[in-house]
Amino acid sequence: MAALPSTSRIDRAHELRERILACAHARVAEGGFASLTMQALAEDAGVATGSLYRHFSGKGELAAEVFSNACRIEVEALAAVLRGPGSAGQRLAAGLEQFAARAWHSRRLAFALIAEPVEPEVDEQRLLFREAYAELFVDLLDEGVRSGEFRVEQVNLVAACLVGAIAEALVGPLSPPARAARDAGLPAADLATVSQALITFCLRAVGAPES
Amino acid sequence: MAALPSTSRIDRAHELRERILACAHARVAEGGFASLTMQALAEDAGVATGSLYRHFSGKGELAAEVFSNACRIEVEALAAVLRGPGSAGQRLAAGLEQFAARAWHSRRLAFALIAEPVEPEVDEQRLLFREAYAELFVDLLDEGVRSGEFRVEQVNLVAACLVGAIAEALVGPLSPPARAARDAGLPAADLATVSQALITFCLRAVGAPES
DNA sequence: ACCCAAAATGAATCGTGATTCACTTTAGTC
DNA sequence: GACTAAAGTGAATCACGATTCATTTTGGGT
Repeated sequence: MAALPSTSRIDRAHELRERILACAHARVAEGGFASLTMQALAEDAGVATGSLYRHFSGKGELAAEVFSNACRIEVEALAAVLRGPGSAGQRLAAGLEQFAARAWHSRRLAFALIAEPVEPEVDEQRLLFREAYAELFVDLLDEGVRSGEFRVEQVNLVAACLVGAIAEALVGPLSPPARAARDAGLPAADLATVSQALITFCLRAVGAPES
Repeated sequence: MAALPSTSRIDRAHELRERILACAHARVAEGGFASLTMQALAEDAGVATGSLYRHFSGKGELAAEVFSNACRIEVEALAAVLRGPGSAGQRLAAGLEQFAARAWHSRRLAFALIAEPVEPEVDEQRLLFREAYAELFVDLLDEGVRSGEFRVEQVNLVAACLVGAIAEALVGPLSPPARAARDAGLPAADLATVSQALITFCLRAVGAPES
């Protein structure tokens, strides 16, 4: 009897590929893309460095895939809220709140996705995903403008500003966590405070009527 | 007769050091820090690679000096406007306008200073200067709040948001110039448009009364 | 003119990490 | 049980740029 036809050659190849990706993701979430070396990754996954190249054409492809998988999840999460029910203003606030919460929860990963220096191949992905984020904001802004909630002229530019403000506030060098890390032991704002301030900032910036 | 006592050994050493820094600055303004290799720089300056090490302890020190020289100029220019005459709102608008104009004028350099991946030693400098920028905004925001012009709770955080928004709008991957570069041949906003939109965005974000 | 210390030189070396490839092991197939 | 193609291995190699240092050149002082 064929004991385990479940795991054919091809199945197991796919399985291993997934495991490698999972290890890579864990590594990035832990120490950023800087810590993602082929040597270390091979060790994590329990394979030889050469084996990695049987599943990925090179480090660039591997890193890009890790990046885009992680990002897709974030973009979809944000899209779900921004395209959900409620007024444009409510949705913007809800989206920001969720985004902030997720980024806060795993700052290292957020930093890796948003700001960490990476190889060109990954940077290209980053561009795509920043655009995906901006796209979401553009759609929301358009809606808000049509409904009279927002007053924005240059939708694209304002979307870029929003992304920039959010990124800097949450993971940039000026963000509360980063400051706290440096000035060791000062009153670092907590998530709720940052989240609220960010929402106020963004709502005002798009010309939404004061609550 | 001592023909040229003007250039003593020490004078010329200093002169060469300056020349190297000038070459390095030019190189960064042209192709970013990525193009600043010791080999290329030595060639530019017309000296041997080894000679560079007579004037700088290593690449880190050299790059950090290039960086902070360039940044100091920018911070001082901004400070002059933000601390100048006028209401807080007027000064913020004027500062943004000047900042945008300067960044627009030499985008490659602006990108290098604000966002380009660099060696740790330079990144440290960047941190200092981003803080210097934020500091300027913090002071202005404080003033504006005292005078009743602005309504801001978390001054530090809002300052970070401003820096982030400005950076992304002007030199980030979502900035109009960056977009134009990719979508090759689409209607890229011009400086005046971007500048105006940025000013509106920021003034609203800090709760300044509408013009 | 000669001397010597400082300055300059640039080929050789080092460090880091990705990538290769000749060889070994594994697991379906007959 | 043999056969073979795929999968795995990991030491050797490559790429890239910073850094070193033994040697040469320079120029001010005597």
